[in-house]
Amino acid sequence: MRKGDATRVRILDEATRQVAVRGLTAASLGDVAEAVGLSKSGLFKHFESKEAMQLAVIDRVQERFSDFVWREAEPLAPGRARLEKIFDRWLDWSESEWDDHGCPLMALSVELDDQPGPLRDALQKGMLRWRRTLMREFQALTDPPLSEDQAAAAYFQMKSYLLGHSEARRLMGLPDARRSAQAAFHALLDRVGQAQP
Amino acid sequence: MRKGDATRVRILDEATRQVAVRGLTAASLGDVAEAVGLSKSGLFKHFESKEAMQLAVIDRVQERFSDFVWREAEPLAPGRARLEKIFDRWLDWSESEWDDHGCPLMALSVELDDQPGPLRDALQKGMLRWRRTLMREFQALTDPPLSEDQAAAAYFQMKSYLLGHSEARRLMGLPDARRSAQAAFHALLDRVGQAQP
DNA sequence: ACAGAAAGTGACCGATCGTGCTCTTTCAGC
DNA sequence: GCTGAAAGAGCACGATCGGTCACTTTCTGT
Repeated sequence: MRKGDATRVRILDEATRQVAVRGLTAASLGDVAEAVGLSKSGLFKHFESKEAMQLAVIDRVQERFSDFVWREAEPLAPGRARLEKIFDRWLDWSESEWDDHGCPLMALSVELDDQPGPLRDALQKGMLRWRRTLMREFQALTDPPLSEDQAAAAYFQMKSYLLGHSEARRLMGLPDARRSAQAAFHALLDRVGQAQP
Repeated sequence: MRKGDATRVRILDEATRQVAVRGLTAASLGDVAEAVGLSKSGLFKHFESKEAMQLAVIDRVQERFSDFVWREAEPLAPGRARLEKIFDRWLDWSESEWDDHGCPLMALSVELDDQPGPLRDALQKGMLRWRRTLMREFQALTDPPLSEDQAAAAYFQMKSYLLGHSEARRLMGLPDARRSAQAAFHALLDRVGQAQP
């Protein structure tokens, strides 16, 4: 039962990479199986259907995201330095963690935002959870803490800059996308910090 | 030769709507043909291949975007009011112009950003052109005009808020996404205006 | 070491895809 | 109104997809 788990993870990570490139639907079971050195039918011993695999991919990539971004920033004390660390790690994740194929979560977001169902629900749930975490992080930035609305507004801008970074770098091919995003985010932190001194 | 052109446009607009929902690759010729009341082979009298149709879709949707957003703001004098109009129309376009299926250009951006070729090039070209236009718009906001870098930074944030708006509204289901985007954009205009009084 | 479960293979099915073919209908220019 | 081209229909093709089944190989717990 242990070898199966290792194979399962290999499948999921390879599937995630293909999802980042071609999309969740276009990533075919045959291609994923071949890439991990498996037959297509061998794949079905780990997932009873394609949708089951897609669901597992969504869970797995969110878990990896959390490991990559949050676990790195967690030891820092709440505050500006921790938020900067999170933002930087998020940029790293988006730029280089998936063989320069971009953040799979953003690809999933756009692909699933129009298709109700368990896949969309799973992704939305994780994203809302992550949003709550970051809102609390923003609230810990000032004394007295930011209101719910202020924290939501700060998160909205932070997430926007990350989406903008991805678009500017990947589609538009702008070389200073990362700098633009960092500059915008630092200015946001300044604004938030000044609002309640 | 005139009836053919009308059919061609009907095909493209229907194809665009399906692209916004399912994606460029997943939008099948058969479904598009059926929705327009055509046979699949009848479609091939207008486009020699699927890729040719996809290319035409990309051109057409950018043309429609320009009509919807720019033509409406053009009569206004360059300045803050015009930029606000552009932003509002862009939000309208993203929210309701495609039967609540979101902005097709954003779907295209994420789907094509990892697939080099003529489709990506066509999209990128239009997007870069639109970026130049908006950068000039920002520069006309102050006296003396903003530098190239400042205008690029302002455009980056504007585009980011629009991406953020789409994500917040469509995937996350946040009801006040539009308000968040507008608030962030107005604050951006304030900042730009204050920088050089 | 052995038995049973887990992991993996290969052949195959039905559906759907893009596309080419032949044929018919419809339209536009003289 | 006639004629040729444009517009469209119907069919069939090869490829690819997700999925099933019977079978073999490999591993794991006792």
